[in-house]
Amino acid sequence: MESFPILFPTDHFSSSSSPSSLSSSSASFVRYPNVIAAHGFGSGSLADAGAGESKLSGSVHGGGGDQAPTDGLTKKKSAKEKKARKPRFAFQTRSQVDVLDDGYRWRKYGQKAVKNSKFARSYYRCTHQGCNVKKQVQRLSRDEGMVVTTYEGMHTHPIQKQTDNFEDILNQMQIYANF
DNA sequence: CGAATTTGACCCGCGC
DNA sequence: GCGCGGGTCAAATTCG
Repeated sequence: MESFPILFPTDHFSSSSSPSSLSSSSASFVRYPNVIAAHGFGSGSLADAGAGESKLSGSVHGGGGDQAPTDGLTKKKSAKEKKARKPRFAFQTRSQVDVLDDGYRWRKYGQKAVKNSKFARSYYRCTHQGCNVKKQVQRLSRDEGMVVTTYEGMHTHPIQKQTDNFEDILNQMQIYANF
């Protein structure tokens, strides 16, 4: 049922203006008023500007997993060994599709319903080995067309897919999240 | 056939 | 101390 034949090119950010010059533009994020980026972690204060409804606050405790210690695989290290400063990015974009294709391959590993929203939040994970980047998408109950994508972690490998100019945006994102 | 996706169950941290 | 919420994983299923 989630089969959406829509292949969003890059009109997500451009709410208006930027008719075609958007392609291959090295503009920064600040250029998009509809997109808000929040970096940081621990506080968990997500920028809910605009909607101010979703309660995304709380701890980022990822201890939930590790229920199958079948092997001594390298697990439970982040948030335990050291205060792994995991950069968290929250993007609020206006699009009809939840999954914004940034060029990476994501595998959905969970879906939970939000209390303040009749929709559910989707959890994605980078399929790349060694790349434990997580991404979660949450739709605002108020605005169905509003989607909040939260990125956790950074990719350590080149993009597999070639996205029009999204690559540039991703590049900018990494720079912004640089710690 | 392989990979990706789905749903349910389980666990952890915090609140009361 | 118990309950709630949130988050993750695992197995089964489906799609390509």
